[in-house]
Amino acid sequence: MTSGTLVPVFAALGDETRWSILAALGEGDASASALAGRLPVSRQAIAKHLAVLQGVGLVEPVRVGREVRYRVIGSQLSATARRLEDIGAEWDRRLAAIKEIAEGL
Amino acid sequence: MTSGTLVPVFAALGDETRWSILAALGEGDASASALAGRLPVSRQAIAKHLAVLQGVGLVEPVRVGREVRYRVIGSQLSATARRLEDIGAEWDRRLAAIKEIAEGL
DNA sequence: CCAACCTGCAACTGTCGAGTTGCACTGATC
DNA sequence: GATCAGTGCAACTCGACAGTTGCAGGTTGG
Repeated sequence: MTSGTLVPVFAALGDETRWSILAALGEGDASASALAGRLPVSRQAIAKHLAVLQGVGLVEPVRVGREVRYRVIGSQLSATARRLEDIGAEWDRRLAAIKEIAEGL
Repeated sequence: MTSGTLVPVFAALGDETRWSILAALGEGDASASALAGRLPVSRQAIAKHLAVLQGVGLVEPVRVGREVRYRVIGSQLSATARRLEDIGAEWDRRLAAIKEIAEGL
């Protein structure tokens, strides 16, 4: 899903800090404040990144008492990978066809 | 290849205009000037985008007489997709493990 | 040789996004 | 109920990047 919006996902993944956040979340759900303790950026910066990640469906908020923990959605990553693979395959196919035409077949 | 630099590839793919360029190149190799005729941006803007795409190995320059045509490298796209898929799978695996721990197994 | 075309470099503008600080609000704890 | 930790909102700075225009350098064709 999030089908019409592939590019924003890549834009979200095109930032080192967000990968750091994803990596940190990979070791277990965590709140923005908790992440701020581990990463060299402020809590608000992380909150913004989490909003972006949530916007493209890579992350999901979970309320636990008064804090909001975030969880990585691995399936979204896999889905994006699959779609990218499809595009790559389509490209190879089309380029092969063009090459044949160019060679006069 | 281009192994240590996954993030810049995503950053490059996080731009609509660059996808337009890639799509246009998908119909056959073309020069920056030729692309400028098809897309609603100036030739220099396209030249910069092509430089970015070349920098991350998604595109390859080919000199034809006095012009420089660019060609899409589909394999780079596929390779990126595969690495993303690996990461997604790794994530799913780790998250499953964490879930088991959290459930007291 | 001259003209036309394509490329490349440089300077400039404008916008978007990353990051910061400060403050107000809410919920849990004693 | 007062306090404290956590979140959320808003304004601000700053740097990177998309896009533009202008001009210089090369290469091909007449």
